Amino acid sequence: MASAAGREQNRDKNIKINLENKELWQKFHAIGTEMIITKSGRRMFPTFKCSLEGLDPHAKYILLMDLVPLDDCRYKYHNSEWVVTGKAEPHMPGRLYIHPDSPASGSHWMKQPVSFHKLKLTNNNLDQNGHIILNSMHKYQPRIHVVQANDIFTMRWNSFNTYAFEETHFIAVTAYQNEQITQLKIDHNPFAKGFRDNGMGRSRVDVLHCRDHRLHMKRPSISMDPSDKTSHDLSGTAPTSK
Amino acid sequence: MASAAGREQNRDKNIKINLENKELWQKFHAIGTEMIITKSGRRMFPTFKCSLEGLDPHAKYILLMDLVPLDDCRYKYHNSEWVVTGKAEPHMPGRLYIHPDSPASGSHWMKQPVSFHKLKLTNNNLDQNGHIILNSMHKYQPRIHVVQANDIFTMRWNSFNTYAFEETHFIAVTAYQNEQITQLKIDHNPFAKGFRDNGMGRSRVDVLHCRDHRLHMKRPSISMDPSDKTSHDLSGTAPTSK
DNA sequence: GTGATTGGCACCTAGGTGGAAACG
DNA sequence: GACGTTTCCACCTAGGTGCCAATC
Repeated sequence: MASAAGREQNRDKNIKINLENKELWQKFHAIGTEMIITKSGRRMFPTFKCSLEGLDPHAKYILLMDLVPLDDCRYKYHNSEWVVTGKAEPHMPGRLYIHPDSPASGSHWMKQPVSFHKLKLTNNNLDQNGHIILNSMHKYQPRIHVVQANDIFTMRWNSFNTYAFEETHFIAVTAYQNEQITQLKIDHNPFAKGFRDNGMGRSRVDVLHCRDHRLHMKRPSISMDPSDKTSHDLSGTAPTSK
Repeated sequence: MASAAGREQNRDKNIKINLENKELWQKFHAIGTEMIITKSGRRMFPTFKCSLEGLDPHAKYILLMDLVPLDDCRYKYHNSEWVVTGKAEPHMPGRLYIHPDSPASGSHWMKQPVSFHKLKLTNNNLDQNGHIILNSMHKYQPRIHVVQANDIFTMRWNSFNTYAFEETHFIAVTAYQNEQITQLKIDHNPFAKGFRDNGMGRSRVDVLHCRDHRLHMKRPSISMDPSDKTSHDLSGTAPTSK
């Protein structure tokens, strides 16, 4: 059941919302979730996924997500711990991410879990791509809004049904601070598979140790050209580690 | 302007439609366009792209595409020519491909060309993926429908505005018959770049001539294992062509 | 035997990862 | 200096190509 933040008044008492990948979120939450933000925009991991019940199957709904500051502090990772370093930077006007299926019928939203994997976070205050703008080293709480409306223009603010799951809050960073968070991301995000230690000692780190620092490993093309130096580059000795 | 098929009565005389990539379509049309159909579904190339004018910017429209049999014949490619071999197979009930932006406002559809690149063709009569089912070796004419409606359920058949561009018709095939069509696809479809002759004599065909027929060219991984046989496989002599 | 179809594959496009070094 | 940010890159996922051999 939804561990929804209590301060939101839910207009439609019939709607039930459930965080799908709660276990994964809780693994991160127990350590202190961090989300990378970049100029060009970065996805969240874990992805926010939820299932819905109690919508009117024939009515139309728009689903949105936003990120609200969790407190008024700026943080810093010091001695393996997050500590407050001062007052928060001014929060940019909070953008709304509209789920791309919107608008859709209640039956559409209920027939399978809804994923917000395409949502992207940025630290670029001038972003033109519609990504959600955050301040680095600040805490944020994701919220989902379920709004019965035929289109964006007829949405009424007083018809928002807003939910938040406490275990999804995070600190925005430009580089991971806590190594345990990095490792959880590598272990569970399929796009980071290249950084997994595969157990046979052939980890990416081993490869990097064998690289000259200026060696650019292009995929070797099939070459009959004797001047092709691809294989020579691979035989280089390991550089002295700095 | 639209060389629309004459037999469709257009309810809304204000709507103007233009085939965007007409030159490319005409290159194929001059030779005899073929489209591959597969069990899992294959995209069309060229992609059907059009620009629209004369819609009500504030009204909602649904855009659809379907493929209708061009005649009642089954064809065969014989002596570098398409010839009729008999009567057509029964046509499956024609599925409609709904453009994924639907429903959207007139201004949305008009602000940039509309692409149907995600439409897929299949020869699987039992297809469950919503792809358009065609018979191989039959001729088809793509048609686009512009329908003012708020959603799929309130669409009225008498409000369809249907257009067809003669140069987009094609023969469905399971393997290309005309070599010139294959070459045009390779030259213009970015996903087929691997088959282009890059001008330096290093074409994919050269590589294939150097392959033993059972050689599976994995991307060489960085291997310190002396038993790795990747490079040996490449030194095989050219097989006698069958 | 002939002709059409299928499945596997190398080779692409397109784009999401964290690492490392450079930058501020 | 210390620390936060940026950029580039190898390495992935995901999936669209025509070719080829096998199959029907």
